[in-house]
Amino acid sequence: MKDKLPTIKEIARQLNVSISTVSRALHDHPGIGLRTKMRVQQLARQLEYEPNQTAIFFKQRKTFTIGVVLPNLGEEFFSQAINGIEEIATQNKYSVLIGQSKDDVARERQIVTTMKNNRIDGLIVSLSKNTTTYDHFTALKKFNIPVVFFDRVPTSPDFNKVYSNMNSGTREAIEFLIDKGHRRIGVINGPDQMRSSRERTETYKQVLIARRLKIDLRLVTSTDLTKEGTQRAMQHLLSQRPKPTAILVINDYIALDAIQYAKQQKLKINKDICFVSYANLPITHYLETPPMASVEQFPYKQGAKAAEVLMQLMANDNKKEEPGSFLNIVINGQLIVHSRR
Amino acid sequence: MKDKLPTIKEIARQLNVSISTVSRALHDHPGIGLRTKMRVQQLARQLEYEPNQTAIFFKQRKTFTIGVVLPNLGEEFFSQAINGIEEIATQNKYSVLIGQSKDDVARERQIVTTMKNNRIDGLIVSLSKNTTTYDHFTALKKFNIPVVFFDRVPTSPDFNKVYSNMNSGTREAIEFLIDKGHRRIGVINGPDQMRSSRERTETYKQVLIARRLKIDLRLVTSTDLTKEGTQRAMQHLLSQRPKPTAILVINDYIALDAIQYAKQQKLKINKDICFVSYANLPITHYLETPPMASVEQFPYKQGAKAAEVLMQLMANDNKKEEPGSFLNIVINGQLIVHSRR
DNA sequence: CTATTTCACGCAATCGTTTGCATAACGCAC
DNA sequence: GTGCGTTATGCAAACGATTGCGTGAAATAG
Repeated sequence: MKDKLPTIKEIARQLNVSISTVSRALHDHPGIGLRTKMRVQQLARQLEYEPNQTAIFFKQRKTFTIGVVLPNLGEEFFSQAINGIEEIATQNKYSVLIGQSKDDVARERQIVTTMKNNRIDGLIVSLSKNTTTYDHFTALKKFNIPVVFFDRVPTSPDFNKVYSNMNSGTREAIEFLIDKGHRRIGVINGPDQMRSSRERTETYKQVLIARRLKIDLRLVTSTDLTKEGTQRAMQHLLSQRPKPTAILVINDYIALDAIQYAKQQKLKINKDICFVSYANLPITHYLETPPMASVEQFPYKQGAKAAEVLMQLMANDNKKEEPGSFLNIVINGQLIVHSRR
Repeated sequence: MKDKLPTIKEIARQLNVSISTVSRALHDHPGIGLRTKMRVQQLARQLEYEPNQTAIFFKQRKTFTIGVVLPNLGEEFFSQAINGIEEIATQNKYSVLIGQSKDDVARERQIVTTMKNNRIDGLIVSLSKNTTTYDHFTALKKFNIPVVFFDRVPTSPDFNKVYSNMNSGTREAIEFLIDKGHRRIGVINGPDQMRSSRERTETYKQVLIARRLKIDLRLVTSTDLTKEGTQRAMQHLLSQRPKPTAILVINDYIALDAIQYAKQQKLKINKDICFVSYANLPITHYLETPPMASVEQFPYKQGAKAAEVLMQLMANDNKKEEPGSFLNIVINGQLIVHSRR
């Protein structure tokens, strides 16, 4: 019922040997006699001795802990990602410290500082929506704390990144629709500042050009991600003549709003109008009228991959990494078709 | 470009004062002259000195870190819970270390041990499905590391717990159905060992007795939570005569499977048969045929509350807590009606 | 001018563990 | 009995910060 965990010192006292002997005995050091080794190990078991990691961390300047900073655990994408991160970290005997930025830059900075002071060995980050400066991360690099970004990554090339390339998925999606006979394909993007929105538009144009279809930019619109914004976007698209027969939507949630609106307008889903979106949420299996297909972004895999990369970087900490060599890992999105009709 | 963070010692060296003076100056200790204090603080800022928490933790035997062990971050319920936990922890300047047991007891024990060795100040746990012994947790109590369980809590009364009481929600749900005119109400429980299953059955009986309705225990069945198990459960219920007109289902996901099955049997949802379930997933808003109502369990709130309780317990660590006094906090589930038809 | 208080700072121990180096005890050969 | 190589163990420093106690110098009182 004592409130102190047993220490190496306590074992030493009880056996009347020195601290260093105990330490070595527990590490199976060759220079320790068999008898002593046995006695130490037995008493250690008996006292349920466990080394005090905080002391070891402190001494070794290594905590076997990685930090993860992401916007919001409440979002399926991020909780799946951290699921993957935790899995890999555990396999490598690392612990995981988490922080949510809640898309607030000040909070993000605060978390990073705290984690730095806690001497994490490495950091995985998905940026807050509003982060535009990266000095709080470059500060870490100076102290050999490697950083890997995933999903929401900085634009600058001077960082390690893992992210999904939606281009191939977008390409697949549009070609899928064209192959189904669609000629007027609408797009609902997210806010303009999102890189993914610009890329989507770009790929859209490329594919249409490659397939020698007419590009009508009135069919490319955006939503602020609110339900109302999505309704306005749909209203805009459906007022075009001729109407689009298919719409590519930024993600499944927004697609559901869009589908709801279309239904209210008495359109038959997958007949009058088709939807393809991104994320591939598990719930789509339960929907009567799911998007026809969606582009899976593999959040678990992205998280796991980011963690693997970080493990590598941490292992290489001794070798001076050549400056200017940053990993850039792209996970291709993949079109998952839900409904062939 | 040096790879060592500045230390108090470095500041002392540069200013030619002692380490203790620097420490005190940084803490605004009264015994330090104004001049010295200013010089120290200025140099500290200039070097971007930040205290090495691992050293402080080690010395103070306090890490300002709490551990969270739960089955699976991939599940919405748990990711929302940890969202709440992280929020409260951050407010109190605590960091959060997470571990997923993946419903594996051995893994759970391993995580708890690691966290203990990392000298967490407190622990929040939602038990793995198969945990039946609690010695890995009682071990923590001996060392004054308080533990709070949430949602999946031990049966023993000797622990602090936060969990949702589904009884009132269940009562509301059944009364809601009775008020709608239903007289034959089925139940699909989870596996028998789940406490919630037994409680649900109990409340079911109580309400029916109170309302003077006949109890037919053939209408109470269970699923192993697989889709097939749920189909068997539905098959069983629908083969009863007279058929139930409403079914209470253990959670929304299972309800969706059940609804799918009912549709396949050409039953009209909310007409031939109604469903009420638990969890209140956001997706139900998008379903054409959602459960008629579901009992919200407030995972964010449960997590936040568990964290608050833990903070209190950690603050009380000095005062000997009277043995045998354990907190038992119940968060009442609440019926959310989706469809009034 | 001396005695006493106050001020400003330094010394050293401490937390638990690791690890290079020193050293005692022993055996063995000569 | 002396010398030397093993073998088994201990000593002490180090990691970074905190803190009780001691002390020199300056300031004040007498």
